[in-house]
Amino acid sequence: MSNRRNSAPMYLQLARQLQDRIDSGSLPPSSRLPSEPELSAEFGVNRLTVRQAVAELDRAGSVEIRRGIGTFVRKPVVRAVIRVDPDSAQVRIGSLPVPLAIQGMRRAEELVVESAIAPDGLLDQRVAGQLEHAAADLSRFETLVWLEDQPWCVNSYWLPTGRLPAGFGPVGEPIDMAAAITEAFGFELESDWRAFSAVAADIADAERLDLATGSPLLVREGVNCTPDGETVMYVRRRIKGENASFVLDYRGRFDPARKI
Amino acid sequence: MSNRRNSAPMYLQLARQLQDRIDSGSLPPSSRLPSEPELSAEFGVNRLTVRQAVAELDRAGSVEIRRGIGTFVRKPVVRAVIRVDPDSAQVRIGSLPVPLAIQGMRRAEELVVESAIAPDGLLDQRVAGQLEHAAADLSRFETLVWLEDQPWCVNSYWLPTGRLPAGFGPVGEPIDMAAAITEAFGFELESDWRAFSAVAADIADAERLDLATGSPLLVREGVNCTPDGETVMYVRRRIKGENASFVLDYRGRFDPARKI
DNA sequence: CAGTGGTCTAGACCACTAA
DNA sequence: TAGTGGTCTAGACCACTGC
Repeated sequence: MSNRRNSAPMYLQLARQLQDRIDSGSLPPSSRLPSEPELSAEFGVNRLTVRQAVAELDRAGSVEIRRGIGTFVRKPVVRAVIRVDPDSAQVRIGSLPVPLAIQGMRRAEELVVESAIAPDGLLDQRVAGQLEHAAADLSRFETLVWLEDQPWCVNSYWLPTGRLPAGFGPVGEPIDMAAAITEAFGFELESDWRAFSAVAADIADAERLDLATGSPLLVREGVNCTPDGETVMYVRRRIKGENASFVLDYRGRFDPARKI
Repeated sequence: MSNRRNSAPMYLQLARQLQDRIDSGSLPPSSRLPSEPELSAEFGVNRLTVRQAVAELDRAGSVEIRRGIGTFVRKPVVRAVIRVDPDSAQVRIGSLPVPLAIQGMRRAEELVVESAIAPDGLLDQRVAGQLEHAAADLSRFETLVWLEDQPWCVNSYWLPTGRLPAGFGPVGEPIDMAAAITEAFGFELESDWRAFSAVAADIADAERLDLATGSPLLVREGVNCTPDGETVMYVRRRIKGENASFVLDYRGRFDPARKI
């Protein structure tokens, strides 16, 4: 270990050294890293410095820390692939048995965890602008989608309260949001636009998804409209980042089995 | 501050309390948080515990830490919006003056930072499978795109060495990759498929993009092919997560000015 | 220069897991 | 129970910033 003084901090040097061992295969997937006291002795640094290094690898997704057991090299992630028809964007992630069944996923469930009839947050105000409604006329529903007994994504839906039946989206109960919305309107909503971005999990989302604060989330947000073109719904999904890919398949040749 | 014993750790309680102050406007955007020693005194905890709390807010993107100055509440992020034509996916981010100029961005530059004629990494092997080439026949180019004097995204391109002119993509020099590739092939490549996902920045990417390890990156990867349908290029872009959105605009009504 | 955040140490106690 | 990682303290020195 280089001796400080005008060089990178020790915890970073240590992190890079461990990452090298992983990349070179000297620490293969699923293998256990030396324990913190062992690394501390091996490199002659304090245990807290070791922890800082390991935390880097953890945040980079290189290792998985299991309390009381040890720290292990992560196996390559298997992603669920969600196809999007480039023309109509007809795909549902909330209530998604179809596209996910293809990937061998089962037992999807969407659960309403929160609802607000007249939401008044900062985000609510901006959504109201998008939908050309007063925020007071909107309802917001927060749902949590479980897949294979793991929390999978958090969704926020904004809809005009007046167009929903009383008691829509009871908190604490499972729901098929896509079906419930179609039923409420009497027809299927269409895509106006969709946007993809990546954000860091805030403290609240991290807790719901059982992730560390700051973990990467894939955000898919967008507006839906009626066949007449009236914009009536804003959706914002936050999906565990490394667990999902959205695929635009222009030639019908994308092969998930060969996916990287 | 709750007294430990069967409750959330103190640093998390502190983090949530500070986040509440931010959400409620009691700590408005651009305002400075109390210094670490001040918070340490106010809450009666060690400075390291304060640091752990502030690190949570940092990872969540709520605050920005400026060394030697203080910690400040972040202003809402302004994202560059990149439109994607749902039919052809004709958009270029590497050499992108057009779509980004719309958003008031200027001075984009793509710089080759690394190239390998016969790459032999794990990722290279898997790309080779996608392109139906032996890895030994491929070249990989790593580029860094600068926007407004900030590193913006890291790109990896895999191309068959045999179809490139000698000296293609000299390291350390700026390049217009899209134009250079079109010139090398003699025609424009088409999109086979595109996938969007979010990952945590690894140590290397984080360094190039001047980010913390684990920061969310938006990944856009995909295969390009010749007009005949021969798959010839694999591209993997990693873009600073919160600085970009990809938009699929199905009705031509997306208004970036009203973007959330 | 004083004040800020960044790194590091030594030592302590805790909660969790496996045997 | 022994070993793992998680939290916390007290104190030190450093690098960076603005005045």
